[in-house]
Amino acid sequence: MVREPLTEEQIERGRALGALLRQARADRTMVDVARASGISVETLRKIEGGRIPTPAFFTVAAVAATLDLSLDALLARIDSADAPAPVAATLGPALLRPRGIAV
Amino acid sequence: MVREPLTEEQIERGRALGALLRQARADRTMVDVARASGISVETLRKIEGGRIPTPAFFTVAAVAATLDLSLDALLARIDSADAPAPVAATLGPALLRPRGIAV
DNA sequence: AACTATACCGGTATTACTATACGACTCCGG
DNA sequence: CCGGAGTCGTATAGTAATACCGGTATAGTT
Repeated sequence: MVREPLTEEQIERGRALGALLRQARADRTMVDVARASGISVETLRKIEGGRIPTPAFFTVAAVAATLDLSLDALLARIDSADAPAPVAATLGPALLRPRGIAV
Repeated sequence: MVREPLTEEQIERGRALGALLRQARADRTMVDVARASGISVETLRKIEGGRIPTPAFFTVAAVAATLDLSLDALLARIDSADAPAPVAATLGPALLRPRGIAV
């Protein structure tokens, strides 16, 4: 097999991501959010419904930006089970992960 | 056409993302980072080289976590061409807390 | 009631792309 | 010489993103 099918864990992770985006959309329409994010309504609907377990990075980023969400906060919520804070890196301070994560 | 080919902009965006990840890896080996991120070396190399313009969300997230990077900061740097960081955003929080634990 | 418009859901179909493995090649430090 | 790291090309199963069709439900209109 060249590429392994997604594990149940990854699928569940996708469902969690979709649920968070759905919740953040609140009472805005799918059409509105999809247009503002530059993606099709079909794609947004599939992501929210968890039918796309591992969407593209910039797709998620666009939706998150439209909904005013932090990607770091989204991730923290998704794997809130095990998320040990790693040691800081040696790059610029701007690229370091924020310590206090809040949505 | 069912799905439009990627635009030159999207490709350039992918190159920018890869360059940032490459820079953040510094002197760590690809093998090390790839293993720590749970992806193959081939994939990491392609992402760093910008040959995967729109990688999966969780793939980028895993690498960023390994390198101790903030996804929000990554995005901000990628779109820094036409979206410079707002003054208010960089001024307020920066005064309140040290951005990272510099090593 | 019947018609219209909007929004959400489900399935199907199709192209573009990701993630991976394999092999060969270069470079560099022991 | 040899082993590890990185590069490059080829190949392929699996997935993402999109469009289209129909169906349901709700709300406004005539």
